Amino acid sequence: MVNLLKVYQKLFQSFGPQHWWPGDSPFEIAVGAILTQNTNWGNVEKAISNLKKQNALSAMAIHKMTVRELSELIRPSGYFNIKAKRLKCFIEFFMNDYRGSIKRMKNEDVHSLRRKLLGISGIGPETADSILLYALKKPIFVIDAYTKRVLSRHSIMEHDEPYERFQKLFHSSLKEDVKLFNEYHALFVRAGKIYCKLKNPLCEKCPLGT
DNA sequence: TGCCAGGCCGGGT
DNA sequence: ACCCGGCATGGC
Repeated sequence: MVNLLKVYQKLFQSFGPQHWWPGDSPFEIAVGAILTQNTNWGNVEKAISNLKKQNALSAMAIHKMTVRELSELIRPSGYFNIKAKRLKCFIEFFMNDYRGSIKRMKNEDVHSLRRKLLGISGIGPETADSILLYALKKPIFVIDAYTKRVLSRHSIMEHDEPYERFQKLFHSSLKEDVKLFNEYHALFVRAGKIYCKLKNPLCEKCPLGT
């Protein structure tokens, strides 16, 4: 059985702090979490920049926009039609249940909130957990394609195991720590990008070794 | 130039 | 409960 804390320490020694999530406010982070689904972050930045230019990076502004208007602004992020709908669904929930207040949403019980987020069309486990960890500072570990890639390449877990099993791996062996979960996931992304380029991670460039 | 990027939904088995 | 096609832009 691998020691996941030691894996973290190796990654941190190799790459240092990653300063995640790039975003100025909890609301911006939540929007970014939806826009970045299966999409390069650079494209998401262009979309967010468009929203800012139109002074539209707020729950109320997006609430008042039509799906068509919103989709044009977020076009660079790809899948813009479907993401516009997803964003509107999230905003509607955010307005209805918390009157557009991050503080009120943050005040809700974490697991109850997670279930509610998963009930929104367009928000799956990774997006929900990204919002909980990075926007709301809740100790929830985020699993993504990079995390699965790194762990499976090292035979720590099979790639096709379900999301919840990957997540449980971390929750059951690490102390619930927002800072740790934040940095750890960001480091997986950093490492995972290198693995992709190399195809074979089992070389001296891999911080985790063979 | 084709491949890939910080997923998720809905319909079909 | 799983499987799969669809969704789309921009960078290399």
